[in-house]
Amino acid sequence: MAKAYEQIADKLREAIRAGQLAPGDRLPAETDLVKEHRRSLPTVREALRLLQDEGLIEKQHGRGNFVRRPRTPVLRTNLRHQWEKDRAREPEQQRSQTGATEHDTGLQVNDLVFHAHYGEAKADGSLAQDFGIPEGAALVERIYRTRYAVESAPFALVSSYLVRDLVAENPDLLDESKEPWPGGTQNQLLTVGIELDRIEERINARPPTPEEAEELELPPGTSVILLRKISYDTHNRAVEISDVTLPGDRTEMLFTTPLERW
Amino acid sequence: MAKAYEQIADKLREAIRAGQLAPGDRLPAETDLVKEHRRSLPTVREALRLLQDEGLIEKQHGRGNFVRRPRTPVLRTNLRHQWEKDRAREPEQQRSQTGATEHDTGLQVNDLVFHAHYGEAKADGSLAQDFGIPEGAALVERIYRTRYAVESAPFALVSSYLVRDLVAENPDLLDESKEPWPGGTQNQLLTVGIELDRIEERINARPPTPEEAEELELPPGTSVILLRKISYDTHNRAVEISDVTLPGDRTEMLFTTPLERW
DNA sequence: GAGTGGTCTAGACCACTGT
DNA sequence: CAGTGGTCTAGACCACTCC
Repeated sequence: MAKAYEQIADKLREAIRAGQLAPGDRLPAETDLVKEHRRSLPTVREALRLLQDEGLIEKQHGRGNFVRRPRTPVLRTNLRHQWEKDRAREPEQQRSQTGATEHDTGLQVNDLVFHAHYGEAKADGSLAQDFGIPEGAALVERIYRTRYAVESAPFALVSSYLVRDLVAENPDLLDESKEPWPGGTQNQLLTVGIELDRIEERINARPPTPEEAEELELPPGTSVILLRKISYDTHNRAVEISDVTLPGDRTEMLFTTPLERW
Repeated sequence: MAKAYEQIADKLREAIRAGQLAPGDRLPAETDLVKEHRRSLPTVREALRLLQDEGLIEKQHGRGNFVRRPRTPVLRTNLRHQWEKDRAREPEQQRSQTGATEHDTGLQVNDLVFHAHYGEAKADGSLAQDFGIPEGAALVERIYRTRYAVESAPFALVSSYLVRDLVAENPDLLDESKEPWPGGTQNQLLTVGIELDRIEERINARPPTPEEAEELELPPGTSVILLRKISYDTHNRAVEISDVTLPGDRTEMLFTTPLERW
């Protein structure tokens, strides 16, 4: 004997999967579902919550419950790293034309709004481990937000860390008024004589915290992808670490691994 | 004026973050929270649901609500692909010792239980596009489950597809009784003269469907990572596609991108 | 103002866990 | 059996959207 709210949810879910309720369609009003199933309102709402947690529907206060439309994804490729490295040595004129986000989204520089904030931080346990430095060592912390000009929510929340001692000889790297830096992080590192050898990226997924949901404008029923990017230089030192929080409902990541030939 | 259930959730969330409630601890009984906050039971339960959706707590019927313990992650590296390629040409004796999952988890072959099911499928729109073949073309579909011997839930749900015409000349590849195949997919492809050139992996994240939650034994408040792996051969043909569903709460993926030197 | 979803109550009864 | 969470009811009132 299945529970009442599951029966209601099953019926609606089936209608959505079968296409009887198409993306964007409004579901019957909650009070109508109450009549139709001869159940109480909280029971109907419990069923709708199930569907919301699965990302199938979206509630709009005062308007109704709607079948959710998939958002168009932003593709993030690991080819971007080589592309960024190649670009780092080009003349500034060239570098300022476009950045990695434009590379991913296919948008123009003018479509994007960029915001940066610089600060100081001390290495916590996990940063210290990944940098291979003692806990509490001084870091430069840079916080980035990039968004479409026409949308209010950013694509991603980015915290980037550099070891302060490594970059201290170029004071521009400690100055947020220099952002957006033409040529990106790899060009910044080049100014203090650092060449990158490889990039490691670690990926996790989980539901958003309330703060993340707020800032990325994530509806319930979505996930965030957590990406820690570690850049190693040619001496095998970790020289930069970025923690990136990406909305799972619009981000697609693509990694290409070349294999040696026989 | 914050909502009642948010106030209750905030207070508990704060206690968890501050460590006053440690992982594994039991929260006060729901009826006690009702008395403490002078609210009704559904309101208290609403607050607890918020925390559950954030993955912070776990409900155990008849026992209580508990602060969730993080599960130990399984690390999945893209180095596994080169490792598998190298292994594909080794003698069978060698190949049967260990597989890619053991490589990722650090476990022994005997710790793992392996299940495979073979069938036929027709290429849907997305598979046809990624294979570069017409929709409806015949594929071999292989469904895999791998789990720890001591746990009931598999690590991952895997559906692997091969173009039937490409592998028809080795009938063993159409026979599930030959699983687990020592040396894995790359060795299978070698038997029909295919060498891989590169692997592409596309990653998404979203909440689990009820079916996925059931099979992976995912509690509410977790995400799944969706991985589509496309193997290209040396003639730039897509020769194998795997769709992998991974539990977000225990899976960590690591990709290393080497960069060309200046 | 009519229609919709959002919050909340007070209480009943069921199902599971442990002693 | 006592203690706990799970399901459900019948109804009230609030807040938002759209006409």
